[in-house]
Amino acid sequence: MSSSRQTAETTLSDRQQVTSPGPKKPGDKGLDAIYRAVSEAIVEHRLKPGARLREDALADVFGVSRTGIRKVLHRLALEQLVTLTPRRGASVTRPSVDEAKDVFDARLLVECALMESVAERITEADVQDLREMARREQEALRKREQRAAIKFSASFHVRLAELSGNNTLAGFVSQLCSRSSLILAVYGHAGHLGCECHDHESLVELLAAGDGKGAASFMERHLKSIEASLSIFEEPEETPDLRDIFAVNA
Amino acid sequence: MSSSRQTAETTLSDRQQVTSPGPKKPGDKGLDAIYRAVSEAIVEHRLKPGARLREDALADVFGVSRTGIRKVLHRLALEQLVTLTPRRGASVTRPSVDEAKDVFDARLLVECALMESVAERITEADVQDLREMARREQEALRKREQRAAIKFSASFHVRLAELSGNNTLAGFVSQLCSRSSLILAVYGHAGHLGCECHDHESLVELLAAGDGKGAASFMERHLKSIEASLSIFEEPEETPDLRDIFAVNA
DNA sequence: CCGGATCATAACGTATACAATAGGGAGTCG
DNA sequence: CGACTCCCTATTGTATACGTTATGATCCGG
Repeated sequence: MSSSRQTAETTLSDRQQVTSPGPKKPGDKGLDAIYRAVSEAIVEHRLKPGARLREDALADVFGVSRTGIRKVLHRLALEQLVTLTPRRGASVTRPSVDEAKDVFDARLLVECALMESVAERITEADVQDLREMARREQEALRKREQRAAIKFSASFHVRLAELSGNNTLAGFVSQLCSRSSLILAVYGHAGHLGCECHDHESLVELLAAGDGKGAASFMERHLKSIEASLSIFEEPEETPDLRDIFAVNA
Repeated sequence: MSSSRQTAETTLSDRQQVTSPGPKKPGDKGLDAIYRAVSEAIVEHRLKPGARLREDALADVFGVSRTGIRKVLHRLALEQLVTLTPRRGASVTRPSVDEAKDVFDARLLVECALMESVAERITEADVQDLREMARREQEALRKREQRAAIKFSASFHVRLAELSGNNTLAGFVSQLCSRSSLILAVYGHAGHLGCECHDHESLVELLAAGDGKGAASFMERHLKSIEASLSIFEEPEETPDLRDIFAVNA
């Protein structure tokens, strides 16, 4: 019973520091910090899909009671990052093939359509900011720091969506990017990250030039190439769970 | 001070029956029923924007403790249906002008794009189902039962999105429709409901004929006409809150 | 008579305690 | 020797209790 659980525990206890472990309880701000910590850990693949998230363990790690942990867990469940099984507890969501397809279709639809608005509204400061984010992502990739690279990549896409001015759609994109990270964790190749080439840098230049249509088509190719790089074999009726169980840390 | 609050209390206690008040607690299924009840009440405008949702009152009404109510309230807050002020409690969200614009832009983008998929995948049974929903909406409108009409209208749009086969985007549309109901409650005219004409029925026939592009453009006109019917005066820097406070039940 | 400060109350935020349930292990029977 | 059953434990679901804080009223001073 220790093998599968150990994975989650080890990954979790690997970084058991909370932002403010002080005795003060200013409000529910601390809960939001815990939410960000867990969410980031999931996006960075430090918590892999299928990892169990026991309330007691999380409460102990973050120094709060189960009450706050439950709130965070339910919020993550609403965003489809964790799956809540009625009496079994929470675990990091393992996206199905259909879910993966839905998420990428949604990203294709929303993110491409947003490019035109972004191209119209983008400022020079935004361009500088995006260039910096793309640069840091490339630097992380060069250093083989895949965790940081994944986080920067997701942040880039979210930042881009925020520049559209539509906060509602930006929120959707944020969720979709987080779920995409889960999908990459399950169906992506080990050494092959999603955005390897200099796609993001090229995208920034297109937007800086005000070429909204060009950015949209580029984003379409970009997302499709990521989706195409996934190892999605249509085998829903076989025994996919067993394959994962026998190769837990693959 | 009592005028604005009284509205919420009265509307709430107007219907204090829960789906299953039995002594049995099978799981968190009861919580989901409470969530649906509150969500439906908000969508049907029985809980108007700005109405305060006190935890104790809700707990008393539904016969559960504050714990479950808190979960429901936080879930509704995640969907932007209620607003949680740190130490002030929960209240039905009063969408701002910018939020309204974002929501309708998002609907325009997503729902129109979904029409093509729907036209390809729709079956005869789906057509019959949609026709029935549109018919019931028209019947409710004819009887001047605006609450039921609003609910049926939102259900129609959600059902349509579900037929696209993309559950992720369908979930987004569901959220957007709920928020649209809030927007209509704030910025819509009293007697003028959103989908008055036989737009939905026409839409069904276009989809039944497999005309995805036609349905998309029709949906575009449909949503734009709803948005155009709103009384959105661009006065963000004025004192919009005061105007609403002085005309609570307008 | 008006403005400000203090205090009381009411509501939320958090923690703790109790109860229910599902899963696993050991024991036993066929 | 294998499979089934029963019990035990671990973990979540729910409720209650306590602390904190913001709001509103009252009282005092100017």
